[in-house]
Amino acid sequence: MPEGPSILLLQRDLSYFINKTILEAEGYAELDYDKLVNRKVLDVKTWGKHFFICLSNTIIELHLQLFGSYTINERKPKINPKLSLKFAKDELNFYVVRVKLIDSMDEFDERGDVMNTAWDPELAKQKLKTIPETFICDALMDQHIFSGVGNIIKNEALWLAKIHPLTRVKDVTVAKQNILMKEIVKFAFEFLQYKEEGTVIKNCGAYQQEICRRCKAPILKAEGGKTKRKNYWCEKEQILKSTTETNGKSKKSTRKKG
DNA sequence: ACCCATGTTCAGCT
DNA sequence: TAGCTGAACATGGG
Repeated sequence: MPEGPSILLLQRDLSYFINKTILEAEGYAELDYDKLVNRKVLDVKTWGKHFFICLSNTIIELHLQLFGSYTINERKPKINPKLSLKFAKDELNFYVVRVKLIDSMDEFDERGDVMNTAWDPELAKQKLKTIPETFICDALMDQHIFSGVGNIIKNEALWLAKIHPLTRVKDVTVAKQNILMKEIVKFAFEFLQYKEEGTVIKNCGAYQQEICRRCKAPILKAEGGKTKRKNYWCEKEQILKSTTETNGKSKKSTRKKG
């Protein structure tokens, strides 16, 4: 479910509840449910993969993690909702989410959200300057820099910009960075459309692909970087180059065979 | 039936 | 002490 685009769809679905009043709140989340009852939904917002239901006295912050889902006016047959909100005519259920009540959204800088109109690529580039040794694949997954980017957008943006995932940030030229910034946002919004059509993977050029959509060369796949998420890259078009060959960490890596 | 996956936090170790 | 690793959460699709 949950990269930034999916959360925008969630927002769209839940905007239906704006101005409706919560009459009952329950679930197995450890929350002060009393704070939610008889409160009107003032707004629903997103920040990257985070989702917020704003009430007059508190804000419900939700994160779908990997398996999170929600239903409107229906129940999943096998699992209990972590949070269930009942309105006069409607019911909203969240499953396997992380949820907490917060007082303010101040810590969520909308300039860092790649799908927000306030998204500021220059700010992201400044942040990149502070982490020259980091692999670009890790930097893209850093929610403080590219809030909303997940493993699919990461891989596709790198493929679109023709950057090897294990390139150090310092080795990504400014020109390449600019291309990357554009591709991230462009693909994120395309993702939104594909998500609605259920064709995300089909429309990927590298992620979970066998061959490169552009040049038909093999797509390579490996866990990479600090985050150990899977990288997919084109053997021909995304060549690893570095300006320096420092870094003596030639740890032969723990390879698992199964 | 098994493996894998659009994510993140945290305990425990070096 | 900072950094890394694996576990934990717990569902669903191929």
